[in-house]
Amino acid sequence: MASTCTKIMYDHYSFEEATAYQTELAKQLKFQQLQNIDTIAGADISFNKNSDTMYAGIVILTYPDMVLRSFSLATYETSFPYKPGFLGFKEVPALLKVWELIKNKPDVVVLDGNGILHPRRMGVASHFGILANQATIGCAKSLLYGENHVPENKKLSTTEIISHGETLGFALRTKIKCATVYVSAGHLITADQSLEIVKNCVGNYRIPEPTRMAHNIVNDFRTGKLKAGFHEVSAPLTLF
DNA sequence: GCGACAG
DNA sequence: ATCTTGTCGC
Repeated sequence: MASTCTKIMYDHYSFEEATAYQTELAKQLKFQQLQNIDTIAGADISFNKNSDTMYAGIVILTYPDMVLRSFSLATYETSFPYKPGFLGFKEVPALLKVWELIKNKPDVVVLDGNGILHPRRMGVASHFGILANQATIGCAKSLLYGENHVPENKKLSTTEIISHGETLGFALRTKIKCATVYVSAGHLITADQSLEIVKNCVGNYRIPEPTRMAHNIVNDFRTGKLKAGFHEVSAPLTLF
């Protein structure tokens, strides 16, 4: 059958309702070892200033080779505002729409934002993971929550991000002399495995390949260089 | 009350 | 996130 997913509408949720919803979703989180990872995806959103049109994209790469194999693009309308702690309400609906276009789902998805490294353990990666019933990892570019610790200035060095004595994620130095990224489990994966996987996705840039490529394609999509739909990448394209 | 605050 | 030129460092 086609989509069985009722189009979720968060636009009219108050932050109070959104908070209660996150707390409920968090009860469904599950952390387990993920086996046989052959494909990994990167998901991201782009939009024009003062516009409700979201440009969503998901790229699928081979793992751990990081070869782009396919990507899907779709737009989605939402008026939900950005507010720290509630990113999922703005981005997840759009991401679920592009997700449905993918024929062969990837083994794990890396999202641009946090997983359980969040005040209610419900960052955008965990939120998407629960609704899509998909293994996810959060990889944020700045810290939202937790005690920050700075890893030494060596590639792939890490520190734990702790909150009330509990390790919720890691700061990861993906590139020397560059700001760290923050990795945390989203859903259906463990914290340690999330870190290991993201480390394996680091190329010559600060942002790990999955989300870096996703960011590039959604921007090309927004600026009209790419069209909506599911795209297979035939030739070992080296673009991006 | 004050400061912090993913994208 | 987006808007933007030059500029400092490796």
